[in-house]
Amino acid sequence: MNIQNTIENSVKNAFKSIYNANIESVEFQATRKDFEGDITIVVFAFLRIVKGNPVEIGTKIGEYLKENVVEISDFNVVKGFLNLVLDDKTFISSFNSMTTDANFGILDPKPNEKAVMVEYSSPNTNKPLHLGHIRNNLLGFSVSKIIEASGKKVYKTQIINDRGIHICKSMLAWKKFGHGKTPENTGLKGDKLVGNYYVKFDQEYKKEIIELVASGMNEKDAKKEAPILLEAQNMLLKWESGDEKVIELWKMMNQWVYDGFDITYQNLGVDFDKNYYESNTYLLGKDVVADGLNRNVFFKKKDGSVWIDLTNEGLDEKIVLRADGTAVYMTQDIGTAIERFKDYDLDALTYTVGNEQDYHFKVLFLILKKLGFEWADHLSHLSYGMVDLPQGKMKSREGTVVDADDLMQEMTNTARTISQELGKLESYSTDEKEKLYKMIGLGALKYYILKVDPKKRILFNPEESIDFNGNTGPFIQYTYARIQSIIRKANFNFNDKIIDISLHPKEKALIKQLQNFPNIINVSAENLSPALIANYTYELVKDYNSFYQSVPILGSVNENEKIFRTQISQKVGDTIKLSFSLLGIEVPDRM
RNA sequence: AGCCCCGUAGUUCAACGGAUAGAAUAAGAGUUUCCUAAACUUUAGAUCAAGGUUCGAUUCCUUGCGGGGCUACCA
Repeated sequence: MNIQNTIENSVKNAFKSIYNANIESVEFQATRKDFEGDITIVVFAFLRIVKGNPVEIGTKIGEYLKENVVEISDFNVVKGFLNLVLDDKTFISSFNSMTTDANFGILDPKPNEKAVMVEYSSPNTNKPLHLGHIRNNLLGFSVSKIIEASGKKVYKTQIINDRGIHICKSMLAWKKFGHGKTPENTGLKGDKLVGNYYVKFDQEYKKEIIELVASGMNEKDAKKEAPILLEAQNMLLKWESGDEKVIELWKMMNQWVYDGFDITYQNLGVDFDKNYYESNTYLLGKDVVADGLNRNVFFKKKDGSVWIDLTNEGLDEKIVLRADGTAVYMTQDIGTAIERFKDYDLDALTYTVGNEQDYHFKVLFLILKKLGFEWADHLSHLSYGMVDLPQGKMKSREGTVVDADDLMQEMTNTARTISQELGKLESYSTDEKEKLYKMIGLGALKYYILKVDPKKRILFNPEESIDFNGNTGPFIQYTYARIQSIIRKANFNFNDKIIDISLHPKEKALIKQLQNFPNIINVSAENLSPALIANYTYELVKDYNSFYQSVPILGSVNENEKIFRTQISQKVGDTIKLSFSLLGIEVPDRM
């Protein structure tokens, strides 16, 4: 039983014996730094049950606890807050039990429980990944890790949007203007090459519209009648009818993109357990829609299109099948969800998709529920804010995007520059150095994005580079490296458990932080928020740096103190490494 | 028009309904005979507005203002 439970029971007993009252629960919080104490009980909450002056009640409870709970050495009451001071021994034994578990805070997945699936990334295969995708990937990957650490089996997945008119646009532009260019003969990354033709298509399309308008057509018609667009639509028809040449081109160009994505994913450090392809799943939902139509979940309009009426739920009518019988986005998402629950023994499925699709997912979940799938209640949308530039939204077609590969490269370059100025790595080989620059650069990028509450939109100004000082990834990596340096230099056995020692306030603060780690993992898993892990790690590191600065570790005169402080350092290092691994960030031994 | 998210120091981010709203950065002042100064210490600086609920509101409710998004037979 942990201390908090012990105290809670004692508080209940206290109320029984002093006021003859039953308390259901006790509200705890960490004592604020400005007050003396380690754990605080909020007395206000009891006023509903026991009338009286909160200070008086707090004092009485405090006296009772001091008397009856050995771990409590003192208390004080401020307003309605009862601050309890815990015995050093309590902290020391708590610390000692933490150190016996190298993965303290991380739970192993329970094999007999159902798994959780997390979808993220889900790119279109007609253009390269950009900063928006980076946020998506980092969030999805990190959330997968966090859920896993909270004790669940996790499958990472994506749906690849590999078909549709947008794909045909880049295919057509390549056919018309590509002159046989390939990633091999140009040295361009495949996704970049294909993306260029997507942009090219748009330029040509716009040119044609202007020409048509000049020749007297109104703009609305021109947008529909532009020859290059008609040609692309024709290509889509051919694709759907299985035209060999079109399919061949489609396969070739998609493969270029996949090869390009693989490199980006690898650099970013994310991966997937299973890919779903829209080209395989886009027809799946249609059967379900037909079935739902029979059961009157859906209704058919005169023109043959199929809809669902969600006006009773405060939403609108939503189309689920086109008049010509082809699938829409929603149709395919219905099918894919069902497929996933067939493929795996899932308890829950989370979609990592930007908040512009909040409405779509609300509707999707509602439809699945109306179709009678019990698991529909276990679907969630990890909705995150867009990454915007100072001039507004990123638009691939207009070339106003921050490219994922370029950004990662820039971050690495900045890390290299800073590191070379500091010049601490003489003994490293060029390879080791480059690996480290990448680790630091990506650490800065990932932390910068993940520390922000997913719901909030990020405004990214390319002019102002991402920081490497202050509340940043490198700051935390640096602390880790310093700790490793201490451990390398600790040429004595520091494995013995220290029991009898009086704690420095900074040591106590660190142990308190460390104790919190398992709880933080649970809370961030529940809230699907890596930001909580990031902020926790930052707090821990702040406390450690303060400790490092104000007390000697290896230089301690007292042998027990030296051992204990080294152990604390090691544990903090382990925790940094674990929590950063949940963010997908690596930590260096030196920097 | 309706619906959804967001409004906190100059800027970027924190704060289960709890105490004197924390950090970082930029600005000012310090700390290297000592374990990595990408660090530490320190000074100044903020809850969009008005009501309401509460012992207590940045947090919940209402209204207004400001920013973004969605309301496509695009995905």
